[in-house]
Amino acid sequence: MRRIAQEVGVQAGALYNYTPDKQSLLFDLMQGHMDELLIARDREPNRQTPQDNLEAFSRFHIRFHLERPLAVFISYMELRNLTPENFATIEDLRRRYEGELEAILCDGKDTGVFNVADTKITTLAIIAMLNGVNTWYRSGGRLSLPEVEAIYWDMVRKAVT
Amino acid sequence: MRRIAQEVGVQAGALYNYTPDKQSLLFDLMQGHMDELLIARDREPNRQTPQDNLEAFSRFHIRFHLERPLAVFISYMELRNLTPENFATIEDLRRRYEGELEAILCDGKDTGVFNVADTKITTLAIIAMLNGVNTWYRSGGRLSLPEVEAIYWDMVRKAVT
DNA sequence: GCTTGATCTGAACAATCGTTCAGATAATCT
DNA sequence: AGATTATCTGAACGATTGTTCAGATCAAGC
Repeated sequence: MRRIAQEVGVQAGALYNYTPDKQSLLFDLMQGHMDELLIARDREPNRQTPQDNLEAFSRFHIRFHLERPLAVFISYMELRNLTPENFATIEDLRRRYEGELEAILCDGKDTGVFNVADTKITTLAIIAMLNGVNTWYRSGGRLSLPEVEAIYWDMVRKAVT
Repeated sequence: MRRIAQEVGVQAGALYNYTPDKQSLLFDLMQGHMDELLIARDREPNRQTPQDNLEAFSRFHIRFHLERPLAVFISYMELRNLTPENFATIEDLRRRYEGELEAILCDGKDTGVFNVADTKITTLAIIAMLNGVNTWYRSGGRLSLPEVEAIYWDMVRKAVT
């Protein structure tokens, strides 16, 4: 709390005009992040084919997460410091997001354009793979954002075909 | 330290007969984990084709990491609590492991059996995907270890073909 | 039986933590 | 101008942290 206060240019006590306690502050940050994610995802238009939807999802996921590396970092590293109730709430939001991807996979599987053994596991595998970008990508590095998107989409596409 | 001592059944001070300080204890745990990983990987025999090597790597990675979920958890979550020098040492070991996978991908790319746009990124993508297993797998769950291995290997195989 | 060495206890230390609160300060409204 | 409200300071609190250390305990070697 003192470090946050210093960053803001204020004494630690002043923070308690804005948050009842540290746990709420962390939870609000994480819930806000997940809300933004789901809202931004909702704004993505629905495409014609499962392939197009999967491509849109992959590119959206990479772009969204690369735009807010700090929020992503906190949301994954501080999960264990949430109270059980708060943890359950965040997990619920996360599962809702994963459901969006799984719906696309199910759609493609039913239509026969995707070949996935298990939609639940493929969902988690794809998201884990896409999340990996945040660990190494640096803007101004060897690859541009569109190039990264293209490479990952290519791997995702082949993995489900 | 007091919590570790309690788990061991000893007072906190007694731990300092075995480690100079907390940082060394964490570092030794993580270095031990990475050493085990590299040694176990070294014991894996070299196969005939890049495909076989990639399959062996994928299955080995899943099996090794699922066997020690706690060590894996610590090694990924506590990275930020290492001193810069210790962090650099662990990162070096991690890169050495990633190099093993990249060598397989390069081999397959040169031979023309793999189709990967960027071996470095494909390496990180595959490892990120495989690491994901640790977040959801529970022994005695819906899928057995061989089934999980098969599903992930199938996705890896297709992603590089 | 006595010594040596390793191990552990229990208390203490300084630092840091989240949080509270009385009072100062400044902005807003009447 | 005076009152009200929101905001911040600075100090303090109790709890917890990593670490140290004098002394107790105990097994091994002579």
